[in-house]
Amino acid sequence: MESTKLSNSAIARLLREVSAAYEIKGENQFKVRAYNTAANSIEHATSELKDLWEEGRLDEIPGVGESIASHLDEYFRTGKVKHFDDVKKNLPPGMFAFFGLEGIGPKTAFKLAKELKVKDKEELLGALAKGKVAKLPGFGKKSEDLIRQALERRKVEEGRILLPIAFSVAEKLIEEIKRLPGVTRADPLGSLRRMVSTVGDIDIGVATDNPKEVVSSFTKLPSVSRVLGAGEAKASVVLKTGRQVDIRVHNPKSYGALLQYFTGSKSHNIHLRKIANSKGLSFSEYGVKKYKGGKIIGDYIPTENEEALYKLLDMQIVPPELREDTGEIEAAQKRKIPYLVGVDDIQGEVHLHTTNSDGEETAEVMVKEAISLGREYVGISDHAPSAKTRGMAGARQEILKRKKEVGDLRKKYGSKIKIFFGAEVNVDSQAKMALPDDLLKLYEYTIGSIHTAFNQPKDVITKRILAILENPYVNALGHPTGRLLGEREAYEVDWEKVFATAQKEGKALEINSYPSRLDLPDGLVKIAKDKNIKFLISTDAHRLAHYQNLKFGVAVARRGWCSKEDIVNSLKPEEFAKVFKVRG
DNA sequence: GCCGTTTTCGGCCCGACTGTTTTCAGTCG
Repeated sequence: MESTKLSNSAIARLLREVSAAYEIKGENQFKVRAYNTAANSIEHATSELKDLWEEGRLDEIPGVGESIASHLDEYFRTGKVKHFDDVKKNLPPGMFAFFGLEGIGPKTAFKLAKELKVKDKEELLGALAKGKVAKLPGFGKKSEDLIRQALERRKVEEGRILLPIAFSVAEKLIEEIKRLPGVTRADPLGSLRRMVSTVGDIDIGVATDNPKEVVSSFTKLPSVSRVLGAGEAKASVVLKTGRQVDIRVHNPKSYGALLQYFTGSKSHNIHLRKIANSKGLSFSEYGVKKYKGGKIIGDYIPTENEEALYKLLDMQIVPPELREDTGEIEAAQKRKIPYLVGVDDIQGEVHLHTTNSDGEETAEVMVKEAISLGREYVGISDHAPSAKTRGMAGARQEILKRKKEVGDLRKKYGSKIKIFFGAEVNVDSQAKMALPDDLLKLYEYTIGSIHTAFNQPKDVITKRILAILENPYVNALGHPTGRLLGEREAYEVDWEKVFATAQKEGKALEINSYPSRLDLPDGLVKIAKDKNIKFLISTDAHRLAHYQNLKFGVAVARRGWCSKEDIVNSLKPEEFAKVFKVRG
């Protein structure tokens, strides 16, 4: 069975299909919902479901109970689930080809597949072209267009947007929105505000007493190319860059409710609403009302900001990055939300490249930029020269040359910034470090990384990572999962072993801030943090602009519940050198 | 089908928008 069928998103999809099948068959709506809840929960889980299954921990996923767990067990053992096949048996198979596209839910997918007898997207496009869809009862010209668009959009725009891209699009647009007359606040919403590594949609919340005027002037902004829809409460537009953006508009008195609601996550909100109900309150995106005997009564209780809203529930405000219903609500009730690390806590960084390897700037330019950014220390960590291509003597010579260069920079800039001399060192496919120990120890520190042979089996990759962590001259593990968002899956690793070894050896794990990496991912950060492992937040900068990515690495740490105590480079230079075991 | 500070039964978040209707169904977030 290929591994793609076993990914969390593939399993989530499977459960959604079962949910859809149940819905068509008129099954109990709560059962329909239960399958959807389980699917959402699995999609957002921080561990691979297959790993949890191997460890007998499927029931730790909220929404997965005895029944679904036993179905999943069958799926992992045999590659299919007889009960699921039975449920889907009498339904037109074509419906699952369209189901889940934007605007096409279970009922629509079923009607299209059954009435038009189409089996795949191509046949549906054909039926659309012949005007067959518009003639179906309950369908018209508009729905025909929507379905065609949904089919075509999926073709061009597969997948999600990298966080830093969504962030910059939203940042610029929010500036424009804030300048519109009548706007008192504007904020990112959804996965963007929670700083999830990839973002589905760019949503922005806007506070104003004049929703109509604001929506109207928003749709006329110069950066807007097309208006998809606009009402009193929201508007959807396509920007000239091709990005879709939705805004949600609301009055300032209950803006906190809107902000909270659309920041999500969905599971965080559902949990919060249950607590609200138990306290005689009812939440919606429009505000908070009293709730008694199943009835909502009275006027909205003012919630201008989120603090007010969480206070009504007798809990601490939860930072957006933690709102995933993974324990933050219970922590907030006990006033135990940690003080999360911030960008300003980062004192220096030691994963940087220069023209000595694949960077675009000289070490001097990189150092000067770090000074102007207020960093207290930097470490130059070019890819180590290869002993294979240069020979031992050649590699040694190159290392010493670079070392002297750093020494010269110290003389020049040492009063303004502390400079460390390091390297990023590969481990080869045979789990051997690219340089022997007597060359590694010429560096003051090294970061060990995997840069080749990503497709090896789990036990081999794990062995290579352990070789990195167990080497006395390696100080940190670089971009631990090797994932490239939207390009390459993470390699398979036995994290239990890796974390145990990192802990035993006192080695830091990198949180790489590079937009397509964001690696270690937040879910694994949280697990490692609970084992008292320290992290090194790096930009892995190859050019000056990359220094700006630091905030995204910090966001990953925040989503992993890290305080500044968990981040080794939040320490002052001397303390950092001690804890990171920099060799003098 | 899931779940538990109303715990093994009896509940399960809530409202807008769209397109099609003429009072609502489906979908989305």
